[in-house]
Amino acid sequence: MSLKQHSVAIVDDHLLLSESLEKLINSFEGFKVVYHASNGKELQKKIKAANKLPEIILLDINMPVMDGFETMAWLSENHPDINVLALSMEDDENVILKMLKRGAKGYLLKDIHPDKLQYALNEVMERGYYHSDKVAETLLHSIQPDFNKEKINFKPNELTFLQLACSEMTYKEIADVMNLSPKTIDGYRQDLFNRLNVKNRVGLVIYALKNNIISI
Amino acid sequence: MSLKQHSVAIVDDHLLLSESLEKLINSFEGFKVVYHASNGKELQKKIKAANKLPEIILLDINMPVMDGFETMAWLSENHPDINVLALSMEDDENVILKMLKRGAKGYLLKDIHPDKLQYALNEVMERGYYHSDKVAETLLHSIQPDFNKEKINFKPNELTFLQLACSEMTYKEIADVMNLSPKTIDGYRQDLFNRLNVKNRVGLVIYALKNNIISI
DNA sequence: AAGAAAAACAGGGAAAATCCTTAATCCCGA
DNA sequence: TCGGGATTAAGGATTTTCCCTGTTTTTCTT
Repeated sequence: MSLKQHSVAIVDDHLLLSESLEKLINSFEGFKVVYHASNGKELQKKIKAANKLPEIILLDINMPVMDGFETMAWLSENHPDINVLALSMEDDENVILKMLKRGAKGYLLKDIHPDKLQYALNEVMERGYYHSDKVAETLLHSIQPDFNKEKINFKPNELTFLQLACSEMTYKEIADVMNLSPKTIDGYRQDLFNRLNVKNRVGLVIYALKNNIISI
Repeated sequence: MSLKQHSVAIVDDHLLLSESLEKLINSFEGFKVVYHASNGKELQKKIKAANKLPEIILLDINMPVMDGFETMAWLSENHPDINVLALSMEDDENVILKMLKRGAKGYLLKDIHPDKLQYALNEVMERGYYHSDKVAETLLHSIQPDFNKEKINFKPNELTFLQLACSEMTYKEIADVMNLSPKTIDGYRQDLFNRLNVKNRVGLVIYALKNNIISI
């Protein structure tokens, strides 16, 4: 019987890892490495030269010339259907998020057990993504505000104003809604600009978002 | 031998479920239901009355008086150390995200297998969170832009302008940075207001965030 | 190279936002 | 009841934003 072979490309500048990964993956049932590249630029060339796209790309992050972030962004823009698994030495949450935001379907640490790699490859083909525990945790952190950090204490009216200022209402409209004089609203505004150290309303919006006072 | 018993509170307005959940949880090794509430308000009262906080709360979402979202927000604000597992009939991604953003440590569907519940309780005590596959997927979706959806096509300059407009710069400053006349910038601005159907700069920022043109 | 289309620029004016200073008004505790 | 802090608000000046319309310049097409 002949199983469908999923094509895999490896993008990594470490030849040793790259070669051994190929052997390993070829030993997995259902997967076949079709080509390598040592950085993003080279991958672009190979993709353009080949007439078939790989189904999966294992993408290293730290590479010369064109690194994993750039490469990931390019792939999302031009070949969003390829399932990319990011491959890295470090488990830095920001790095993980950066890759996922650019469209990576999963994130693998280079020191994982071979079985985990096989599992990840299968998962990404079946479900479209692979989540290690570390990735799951990172994602949760990324959306959960830090409830223990002390927040600036807003007076109720001030808070209401801040929230309304993050809409497309004019200050006059806000004053109407809050049943206050436009001049009072102007007072809140000045106060907040000073306290939050922002220059204009855009600054307010950004602040409110960063501090989970509003969410979109 | 006496294992440490983790205290669990159940907040649900369906008596039948609530009661049977208690029996189930008490049958798990290491967990003990300490009290019930049929909505958030009642929970608040019980928490204030009791001298000990539960370690875990199973929190229903659809409840009268004070629903799960409000309750979750209150808990995060006042008792951030309690591990809350949200409990719901529906697996709507927005609902899941809403609860997680408010600080829930996990999300359970009401029709899960009892073993899963036990697993979730253990996970939340050991790791601080519990991730079902659905939750993991939801989280990934929440940070990954949809690369397949067609985006409004921005001209390079227009895109640059949009990004800069999301900072605290004035239009004049943006014009300087982009080496264009303020009047040209004003043209971009008008154009975008019309095309994106927004009323002011706050609208631009919100749009840019929603469409992953900028991220904070 | 002429015409069409796109991009850059401009004038003028109304509305809104921004900035600064000062002042009633209310509420609470000594 | 007095004083002080917080809240609300005023006047007034300046800048920025917003909107409509039209012109020049550049770029592309054929």
